[in-house]
Amino acid sequence: MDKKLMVIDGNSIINRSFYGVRPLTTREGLPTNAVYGFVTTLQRLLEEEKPEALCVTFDRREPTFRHLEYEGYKAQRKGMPEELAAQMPLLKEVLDAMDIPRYELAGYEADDLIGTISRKCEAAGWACVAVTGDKDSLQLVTDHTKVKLVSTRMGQTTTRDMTPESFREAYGFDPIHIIDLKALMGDASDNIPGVKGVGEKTAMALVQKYQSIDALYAAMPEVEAKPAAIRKLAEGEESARMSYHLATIITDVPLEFDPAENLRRPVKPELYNVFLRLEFNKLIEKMGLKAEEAPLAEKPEEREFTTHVVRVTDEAALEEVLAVFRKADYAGLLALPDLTAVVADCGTGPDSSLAAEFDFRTYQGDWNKLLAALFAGDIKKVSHNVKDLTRTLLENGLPAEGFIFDTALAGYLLDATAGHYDIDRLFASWFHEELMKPLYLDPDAFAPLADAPQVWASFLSHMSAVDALYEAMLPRLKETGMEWLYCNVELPLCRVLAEMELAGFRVDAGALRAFGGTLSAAMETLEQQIYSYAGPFNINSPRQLGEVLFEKLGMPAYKKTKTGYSTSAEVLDKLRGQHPIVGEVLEYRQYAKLKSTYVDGLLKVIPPDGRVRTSFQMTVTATGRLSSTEPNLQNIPTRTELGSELRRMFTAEPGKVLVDADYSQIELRLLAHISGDQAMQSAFLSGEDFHTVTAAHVFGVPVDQVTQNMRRAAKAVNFGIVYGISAFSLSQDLGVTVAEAREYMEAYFARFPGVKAYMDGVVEKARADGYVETMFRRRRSLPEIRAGNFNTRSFGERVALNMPIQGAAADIIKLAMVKVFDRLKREGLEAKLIMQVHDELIVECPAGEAERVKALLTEEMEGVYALAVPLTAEAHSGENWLEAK
DNA sequence: GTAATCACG
DNA sequence: ACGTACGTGATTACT
Repeated sequence: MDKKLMVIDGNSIINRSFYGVRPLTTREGLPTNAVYGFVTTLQRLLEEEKPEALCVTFDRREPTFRHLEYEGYKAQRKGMPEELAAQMPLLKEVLDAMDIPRYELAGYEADDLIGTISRKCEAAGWACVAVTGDKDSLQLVTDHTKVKLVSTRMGQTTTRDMTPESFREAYGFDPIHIIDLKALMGDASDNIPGVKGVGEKTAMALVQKYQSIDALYAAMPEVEAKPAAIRKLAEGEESARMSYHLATIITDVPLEFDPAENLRRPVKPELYNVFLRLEFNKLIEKMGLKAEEAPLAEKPEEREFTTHVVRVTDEAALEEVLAVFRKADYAGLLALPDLTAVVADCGTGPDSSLAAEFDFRTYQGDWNKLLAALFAGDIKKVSHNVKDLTRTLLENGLPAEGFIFDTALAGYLLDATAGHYDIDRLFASWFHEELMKPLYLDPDAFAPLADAPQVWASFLSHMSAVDALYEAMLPRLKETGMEWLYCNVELPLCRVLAEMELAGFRVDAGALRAFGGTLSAAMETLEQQIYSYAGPFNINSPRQLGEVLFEKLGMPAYKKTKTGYSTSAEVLDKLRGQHPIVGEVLEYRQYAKLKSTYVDGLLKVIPPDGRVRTSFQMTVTATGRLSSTEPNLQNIPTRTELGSELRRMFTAEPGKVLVDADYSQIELRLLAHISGDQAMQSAFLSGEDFHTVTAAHVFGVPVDQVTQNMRRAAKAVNFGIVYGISAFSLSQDLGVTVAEAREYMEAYFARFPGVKAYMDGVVEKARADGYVETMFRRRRSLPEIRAGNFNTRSFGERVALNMPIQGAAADIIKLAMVKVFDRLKREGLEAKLIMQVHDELIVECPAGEAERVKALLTEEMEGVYALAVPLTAEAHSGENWLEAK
């Protein structure tokens, strides 16, 4: 077997990656998706081909000989988008760090270099694999050179190997004659004219018959083709010959090339730093890259800085370090989740600091007293994940005061779409340096025999990382205008949420079990009924269900998914009339969902005290909302009667009641406020039902003549506006034609011109800034809005329209939560905030407090921020969630 | 681990 | 012409 060299068309592959990979940027907004796609593609190719040698070619920007000879050449091609152009130097840097040779030559295109390289390989007795997305290169295919054609469809990259055999099979002639094909049919993308009037079909037939244009023209005029085609061929001979020349890849470029000099080499250590800068953390892990071990002496600005580390083992030592921490501007602090070990540090001078280690196992004094002192308000603490720490402290009856900063929370505000906010990832992303592994989080790390210095070292290093992040993040919060939100909303909310989680929500396990029994019985009956039509199968498997419905029973499949038929409720609903099985499956599905997710799911998490405790996630959503997990209490059914029965099982303690207060149409009110649209604002001020007033405006009738259908349409448009509307989706939602949907939208915009202006303005601003923000300046970065891909860009535009509204609603209710929490405490009420569901708050209180709490909730929620329209909240009380709503 | 489905705002 | 609502989490099936 010959040795093999793989040559990659750099421009072609990075182009495909750019359009095929979702937009990725570093935390600072540097686009990286194309480079990322290139590297992953490269890895796959190497895996597939295992070549002995490897190189990459690039186009140079200077005009090539083809431009000089023919000025129309590639005139159609637009310059590359800025986001892609910015990634070219990054890719070259990556290739250099991977020690992969790259070739570019002024005046020649990547194709020509590949052609030349393939021929030189052949001459040296090597096999060659050319990787490109450009079909022109197929002319290079020989017994020793194969072309790997890369294509990207729906984000999936597929490759197709073209050898002389597979080429002949696909085209019916030899690879070299692809030039003749191009000469006849031309190529719009390269602006090769070809023969006017001859298209793909005619050209294919001619080349299959005559192989070359020489042979074709030699046979003229007795050519087997329609008379019109023969005339066009005769007229176009000159153009065909020129096109042939343009389409021919040069295989003798003046390039020194020896395949043996392109043997694969190990990556250079720099690759780690390059990837770190590009935030390719997954790749670093996958490729097992490690930080360079630079000699200490060479480290720049190595300042004398001394950290005095003490292990605090008795009360005297504790008092000493506490005194230092109390005087400091702030103390960095990290605690284990079970509070059995803590580290804290603070500056003690310009070049010195004190770091203290506290270990439950070796501390001689009262451990709880130590914790109480550390978490008292007189030590200003900077930590990571304050809400969780607060919950743990309160769980143990300890104070949780004096938290002035949370690096996880700040990391989230500064980049809400990053997804992960672990200390090590934040540190890598902010400082491009790797941190020690968090050995201290290993459950056995602090077992008596495992008190390894390395464990403490990692603990301390993460603590100083928190300090460094704090120093870097605080100024960024100020610059971005998010300091207010951070200090008045997010940080205080940690305490509120910790107490809510701790309080929990009482769930009636007995009633839940009984409900589950009813569901099981109903499911069994339905199951038998369903099997009677189709025989037994797993109804829960969309695949098996699809087979039964669409194959066995022959129903029409309206919609497909990536893997087969869609059996979603939306599809099944359309099939209802066709067969009784459809309705039964839908009913079964409803029961199965209620049983597995809610009945069984909740029973699993009810502790002996009967109170379910959710976790609120503060750093998950891109818009600023909270989310709820383990269990998710923000998606307890309400829309169907059967489902809402579950809410009956969420109860107050005996003698207490639930007070439920929710904002009425907060998102639309925010739209009216933010857009400043006068008509929309007066619609809210009129006191009439908002959707009805909207309908009256849009359809031009008095309010009392609005029909149910008109109201329904208006409501759908209102919702659509908030989500970033399109006529298509609106038509789907309403079941009308796209044209009708468009008319509704036009009428809407004509009546609410301020809304239209706002929508245009927010998209334009987002494009200019690369991010969107709420009126409270919560920010979401939005690289998608500058994407070249239509779908991606459209998504960005919809997000630009939605986030400032959904996000502002989130800001408002969060602020209300802080105010409600403080006021309940201040007024000495026993009432406790226990739940938030985006526009709804639930308080549990003694029955006697109910009226006061209702008034308090309404007042705080409505008065939290003055909008141009009233912000209204309604409160109800009851023994359980269903009654209180 | 991903895809499909469906629960919520 | 492109293919569509925005934001979440849990369960199940299946690779």
